[in-house]
Amino acid sequence: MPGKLFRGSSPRSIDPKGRLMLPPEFRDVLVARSDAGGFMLTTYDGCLVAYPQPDWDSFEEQLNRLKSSSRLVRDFKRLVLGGAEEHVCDNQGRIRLSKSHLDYAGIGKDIVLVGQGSKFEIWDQTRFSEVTSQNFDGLAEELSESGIDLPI
Amino acid sequence: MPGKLFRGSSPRSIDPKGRLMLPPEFRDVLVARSDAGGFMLTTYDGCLVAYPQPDWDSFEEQLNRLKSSSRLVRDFKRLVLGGAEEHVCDNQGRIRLSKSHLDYAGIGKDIVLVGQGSKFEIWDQTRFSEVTSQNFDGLAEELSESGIDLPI
DNA sequence: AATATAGTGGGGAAAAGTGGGAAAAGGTGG
DNA sequence: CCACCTTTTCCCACTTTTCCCCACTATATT
Repeated sequence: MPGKLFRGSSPRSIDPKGRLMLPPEFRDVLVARSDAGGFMLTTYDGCLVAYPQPDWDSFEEQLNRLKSSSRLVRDFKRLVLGGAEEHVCDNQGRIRLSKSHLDYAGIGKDIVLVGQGSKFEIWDQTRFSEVTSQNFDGLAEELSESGIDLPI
Repeated sequence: MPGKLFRGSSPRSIDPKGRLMLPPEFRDVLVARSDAGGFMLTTYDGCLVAYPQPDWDSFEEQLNRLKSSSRLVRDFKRLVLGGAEEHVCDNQGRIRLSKSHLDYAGIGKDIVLVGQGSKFEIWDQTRFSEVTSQNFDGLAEELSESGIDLPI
């Protein structure tokens, strides 16, 4: 599916008028994947997750196909669908995060944009460094028991 | 099925006269789905659930088709049918929640309106953050066992 | 040095949001 | 059954925020 992918992270900050500029690399990927360059931003794992429009559409369709008979599924949809907002950059490549997004992601002023292949994420800087400073030995071990040996 | 969907959440509050303003995006979806913009609001999962008139009508029809032979079905109808109230926004896009709705949803002053595709929900802020701060890893795993791999 | 691209700042129109006055409706007590 | 009081509704006017665009500075590239 994918040609261009979101990769790498860029530290950013929110300007006095509340605007956040996306790195040009990400903007390029966005226009490559959906020609208008629009994307959806939703909430998960304490950060904001951005999907180019076409990817979001199929994701949403999957969500709507899920049977809503269990409370857990309904709550999951509340988080993901309820967190979804459409975004388009202005002429300078900036967006404005909503109050509830800032809130959910605990975003103060310093931000990291993190490429994740077909999507990217927006993190509060402090939260992100907590995530990345974890010890992953447990996982590596678990994987190696399933015969997966990562070249780390 | 339809084009415009309810998405995203907006934090709101009830004004001194007891009025709650719907976000413009939601109002747009309402008029798109039912041209008068009227909707039904009922009670479930500890929140208020809003259905555009046409969606409600077919929902209600399904409910009425249910055999009322079990107590559980009757109680369910008591909750859902008994909790249903019709609403129309005023010129500024505001509605007034009834005492029993405020009560059922445990609504104090701070509220979140949550888009859920073809419907939206009204939550007390505190209750809603409990919902969204859950850990959904169990669900993700369960889904992936049924062959559904969400792009989260 | 010149040109293109990245990044910053801000003005101003339009939309969103707030508050309140006054009419209508509904409820209560005599 | 009527008069009075309270609550609700409807609409107008004001304030605040958001959005869209333009202009400027800085950085990089050839």
